[in-house]
Amino acid sequence: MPPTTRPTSRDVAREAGVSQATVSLVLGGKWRGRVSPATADAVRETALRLGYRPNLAARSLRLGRTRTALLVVPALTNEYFARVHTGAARVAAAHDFGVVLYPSPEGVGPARDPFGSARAALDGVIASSMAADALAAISGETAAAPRTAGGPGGLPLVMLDSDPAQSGAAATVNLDLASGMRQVTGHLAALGHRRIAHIASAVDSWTFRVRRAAFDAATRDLPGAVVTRRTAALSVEGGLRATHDALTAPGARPTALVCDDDVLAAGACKAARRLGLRVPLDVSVTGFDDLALATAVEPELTTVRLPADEAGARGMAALLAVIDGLSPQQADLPVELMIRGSTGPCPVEPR
Amino acid sequence: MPPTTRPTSRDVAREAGVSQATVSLVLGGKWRGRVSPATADAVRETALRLGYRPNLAARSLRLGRTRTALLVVPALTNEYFARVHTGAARVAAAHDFGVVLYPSPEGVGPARDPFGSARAALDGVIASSMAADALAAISGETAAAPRTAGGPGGLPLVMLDSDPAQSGAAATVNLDLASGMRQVTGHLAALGHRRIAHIASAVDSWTFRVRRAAFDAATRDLPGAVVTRRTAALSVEGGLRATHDALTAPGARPTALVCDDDVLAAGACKAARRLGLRVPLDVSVTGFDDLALATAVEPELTTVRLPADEAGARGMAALLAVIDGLSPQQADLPVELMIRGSTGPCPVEPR
DNA sequence: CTGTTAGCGCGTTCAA
DNA sequence: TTGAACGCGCTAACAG
Repeated sequence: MPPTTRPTSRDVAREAGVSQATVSLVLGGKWRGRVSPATADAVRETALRLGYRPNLAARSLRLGRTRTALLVVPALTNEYFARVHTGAARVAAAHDFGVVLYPSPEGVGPARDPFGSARAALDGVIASSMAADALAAISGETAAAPRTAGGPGGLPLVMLDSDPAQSGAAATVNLDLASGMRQVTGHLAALGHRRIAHIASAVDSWTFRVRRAAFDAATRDLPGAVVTRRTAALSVEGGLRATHDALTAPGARPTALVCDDDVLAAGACKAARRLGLRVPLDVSVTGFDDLALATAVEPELTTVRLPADEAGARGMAALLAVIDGLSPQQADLPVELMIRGSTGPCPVEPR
Repeated sequence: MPPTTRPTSRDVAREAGVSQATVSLVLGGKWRGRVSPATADAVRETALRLGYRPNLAARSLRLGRTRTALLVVPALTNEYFARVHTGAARVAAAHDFGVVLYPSPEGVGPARDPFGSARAALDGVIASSMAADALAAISGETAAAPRTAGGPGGLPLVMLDSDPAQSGAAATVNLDLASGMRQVTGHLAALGHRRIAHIASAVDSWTFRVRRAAFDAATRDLPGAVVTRRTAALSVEGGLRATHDALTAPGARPTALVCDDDVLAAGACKAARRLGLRVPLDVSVTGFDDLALATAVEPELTTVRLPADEAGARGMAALLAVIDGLSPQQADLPVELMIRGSTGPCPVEPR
């Protein structure tokens, strides 16, 4: 019995009494008409018996491709990105690709270098919802190098939920966030709300800038609208504080709170309740994303469902297309307003 | 200018006017007294200028090691595992290791084979809180192969939050879940609760079996305790249904609900409130894990804080030790009861 | 139909 | 102090 070393294709060849090339052909599945069925069966049987598994490093080196994509996300604690990963992994698996996840450093995260840290040879990169500075760090990672192709390290790059005008991306997959924000404000307007506060994420990324712009545009067209805005750290606590400020500011109190995120909305509900306000009787609250959190809290949040899974899948499909030299189709993914219990008619005498 | 191909160490050598070996020595950092400082500087400058980055596939092939570990988790949508990853990645980065995440198929997840899907050559595996069957699927992945070392594919395996008696693991890192459950029941007992329902996870994994056993042991020693149990799918909805059943079952209604998980606890609170019961005035609820959800809901959940980050860190440290041929230290990580608003004194006339 | 050969890019050994 | 040569395991091309 050979010691702890794993069997190589050479071992299989020797054991089966054939050449290495034959083993490669058989296990590679392209032996039709090149190797006799009997030999092929013998090779497969031997490989199985020996527990042979190809050395991926050697294969990658020989092929020059790894069939591996890197998915860069700002944070893993957010369920949204977990769903993006799920979708991307599903499409990747269907094309015999792998996905390696790289949670971009938030605070004292992993090393700064995705390509050193995500210790894998990569065929392409997908980046989702990256903050401006984090994105710059990734794009600039090989700034000294001649930027041959679009992405970092000369790799094909697909951006998700990011500025389409961003340089370097071979493709961009976006959600129709503006539509989502319009649906939110439309819903609130139909309920009679006019004094609306926007609890905005303090994160400086494209996705939140779009939400802000869409909110502004939608409320601008709303006659009699009185709009305020507070920015908040992207957490329950952050949402709570910003909302407290918004609700206790001098002047007429808002009757509706439009939050950039379900997490902020959860904080908003807490703040409202601590001020003795009932949701949605005294104040309506909306979220964004439709995380599990949205239905975990009470009342359940009216929010915008983002097809995270689909975005990940589209992103991976686009990346695969780019790798194959094709130009991927581009279209914004539709979003859907989920009307639940956290919104209601504007109170008649709110003050 | 050479076309789109990335520069190799040979290119750097040629450009700097030295040999490949010199480049390797310099960039490998072990040139002290072997290469002149001037040459070393020239090599580094050239490498930077050309944007040279070593081919990881070639390096892995040559070295036989990849400095990469696989982290297998049951699901990414749970913040707990995100934190495990964070901790593991932090320790890994400090040792120049990478971490590749493999979310084990839940439902229609990625491919069944972690080693095909996580397309990377691996030095070791960490598996966290795996359900019995999922673990078997992974362990059996190379069942036909001679099981040389402990883990799958003959790789060093460290188990997190899993049965220490599990065969195949070179080390196990666990949380003191039993203590956590004792603290929960002790807390409720001190508040006067005697009729206690256990809302248990339906997932068949060691971590939940431990919680169940600890709950049973703790309540067994509680004089006058009346204990019931409902199992629930691991979701808000699942917790809601199981709790509804527990609260509407014939006989005296429980005054306290001990949930296996914060998500279940959130569902429990919803169920209680829908039955017109106030939390914690009419019924107390406890969670487990201390996810962000615990403080997002209202009232905030009394729960057991699990040091997920620390568990991941310890797991990675243990794996690195095993890889280095050392035997890692083993000790259960302490957990902490976080007393918040979802628990209160037992109502005096509960019926 | 099968076997032989060559080389992917790297790190290491040996010789100069 | 440096360069030349070798081989890790695999697959694509060619030779038999």
